[in-house]
Amino acid sequence: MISYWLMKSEPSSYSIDDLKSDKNTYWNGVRNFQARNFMRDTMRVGDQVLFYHSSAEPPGVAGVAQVSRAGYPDFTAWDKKDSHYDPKSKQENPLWYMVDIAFVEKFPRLIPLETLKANEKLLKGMPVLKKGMRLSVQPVEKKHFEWVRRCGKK
DNA sequence: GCCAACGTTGGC
DNA sequence: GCCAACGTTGGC
Repeated sequence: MISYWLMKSEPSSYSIDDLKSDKNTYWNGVRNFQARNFMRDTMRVGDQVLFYHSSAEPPGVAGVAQVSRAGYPDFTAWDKKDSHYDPKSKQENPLWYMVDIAFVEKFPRLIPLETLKANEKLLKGMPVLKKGMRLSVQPVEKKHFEWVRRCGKK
């Protein structure tokens, strides 16, 4: 059973184009328990991901990725020199987890957040539309994922 | 275990 | 760059 997700990234640090050229990447640096739990416990290889550009002009969904490795410890939390270093995470008892994601497609045109909002009725309950929603890894309903993907192909 | 203070996120 | 919303921290 495939699940669907939305993952946020600031394109100034990592964009859909970066993923396209890398083909695959590890999603390190998530330091939020809810997002960690999704990555550690729920995400499976093959799950489909909406790649969302946040703090961008405009913000919106830039393309699709898929999970290529299920949750495993975020080793950047152990690296003192890494900006995501967290002394509370131990090798023998990791605090933070990540997944790997692989590039699937970049939409011909980014779907702005504004467009998602304009279709609020169709996308009812989609987390990214909720005011104050800051979660960087969010579950998305299949029908919402498919609507966004169809919209992106147009 | 409450909650004020603080830091971060992210749209605008 | 502002600031609302929210998660986390730490004093009590």
